[in-house]
Amino acid sequence: MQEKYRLSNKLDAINADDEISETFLIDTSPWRSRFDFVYREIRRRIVLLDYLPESKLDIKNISEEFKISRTPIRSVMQRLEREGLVMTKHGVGTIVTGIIPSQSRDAIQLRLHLATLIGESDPKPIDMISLEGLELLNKRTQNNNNMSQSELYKCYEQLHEFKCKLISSDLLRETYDQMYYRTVRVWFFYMKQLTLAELSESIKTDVSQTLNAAKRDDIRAIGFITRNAISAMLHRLNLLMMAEE
Amino acid sequence: MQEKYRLSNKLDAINADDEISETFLIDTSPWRSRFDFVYREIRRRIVLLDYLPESKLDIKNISEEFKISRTPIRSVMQRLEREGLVMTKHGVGTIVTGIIPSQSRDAIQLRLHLATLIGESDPKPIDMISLEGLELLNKRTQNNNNMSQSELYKCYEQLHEFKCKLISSDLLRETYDQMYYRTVRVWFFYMKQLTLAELSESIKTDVSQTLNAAKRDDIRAIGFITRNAISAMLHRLNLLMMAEE
DNA sequence: TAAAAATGAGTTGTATACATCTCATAGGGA
DNA sequence: TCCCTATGAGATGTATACAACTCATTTTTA
Repeated sequence: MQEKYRLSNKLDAINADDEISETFLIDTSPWRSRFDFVYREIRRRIVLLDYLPESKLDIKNISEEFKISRTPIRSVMQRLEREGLVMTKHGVGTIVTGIIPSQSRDAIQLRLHLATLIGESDPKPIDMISLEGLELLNKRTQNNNNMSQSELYKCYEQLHEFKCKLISSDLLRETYDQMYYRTVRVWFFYMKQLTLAELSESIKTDVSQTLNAAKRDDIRAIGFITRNAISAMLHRLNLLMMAEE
Repeated sequence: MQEKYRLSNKLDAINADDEISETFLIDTSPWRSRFDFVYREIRRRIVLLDYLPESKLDIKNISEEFKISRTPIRSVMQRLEREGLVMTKHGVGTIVTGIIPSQSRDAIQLRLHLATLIGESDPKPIDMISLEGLELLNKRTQNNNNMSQSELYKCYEQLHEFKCKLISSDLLRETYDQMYYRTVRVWFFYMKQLTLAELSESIKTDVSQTLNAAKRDDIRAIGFITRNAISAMLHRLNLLMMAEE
């Protein structure tokens, strides 16, 4: 019982100061919450390159860390495998997928296309709370000239989640969301080769443009802003990837 | 041991006369094959409404049928849940998702958008074998004026798989494929209210137009043909769904 | 009599032992 | 010395018992 409570508390603590984590939850049973917590945490580590591409995951170690058995961890891994973030081979191990230029391009391009659909077909109205959040985000990015990688990640994720809220179709939102996590990982992977300033500049522009469009309630514009930002990112990555190939 | 062999044989038999089943397989380990076989079979039953929407699945029964334990069946169910075909509730059961007009529309619309991307970005060339297969399919649909539901399903699936082969991006292909199975289920659900002749007419047109475009190697055209076919389908379903709401 | 509580059947989620597979390494034979 | 084989560590996949949960039915109590 001891372990359960510890996990529970950890989970509550996370949910409390991170309101967004509830966004996609439909079933609020403890099982689902626990799954979701572990899933998000491992995904975060993969995306932020705490778990490096091509590296092997120590499942036993992870089970012990979360104080649960291998079974629920397996569920998480199977989902991550479907989403292209890990690969499992019988008798060998669970490995973080490598970053392959052609696949990365495909993911970015699909995300690009999906972004243009953000404002289509009955977008949700922008509520005041979200808008205030976006304004805060804008101030945060404008003032902060030397953002660390994890700060950048948080800002970018917050912006992403704001945009997700505008999508009325659950299906489109989920698909778009998946593409986000696939591509943002690639972004971070090549980030070291780009200047941090350059990246933080592009996110600043994205945030401020989005805020302006949001203020005039032009959600279609947000789709195109996003599309253009992704396109610019793709262009820069193409240069880097071509140099590597 | 006896059970294992029986399953293996069944699996081999299926793979042998259904060449398409290998299309998306990357890992060819027996584990993966078995998973894939069970997954496809259950998906087929859901899509063909052998398992009715809102009905409860008897997991115990299914495990016994496939002669494997609940564990691998659970894996399959978790994937089907991610794909929106089933829902599981702790302590209650595993239920085939109901067909909800708004969600169905979303899925069809997303599939519609993805279809236009079929011919984009470096489509695969059409090989002779596939083209011959398409010609056979064309003859089959043209001559057969009274297709049964399962025949229609097979034809439509074959057409879909032909189109999938043209998509070079694995990611786009998989995403598009998922939308196919989501939407084709809806199609079959409302099919009883449409005349069978009307449906078989629309698939005939789709096949013959696709064949023509394929012959002149115009893959972009195939994307638009598909888009238009889906659009027509959406329109008809909209009428039916509106009448129901 | 009615409402509340308890009980039990049935289902999903978890823990764990075991089966199966891969790969590296050590040992033996030519 | 080289190559082939066998063996064992270590990983994933599976079977199964058990925990946790839901809901309907029954029992108890006011």
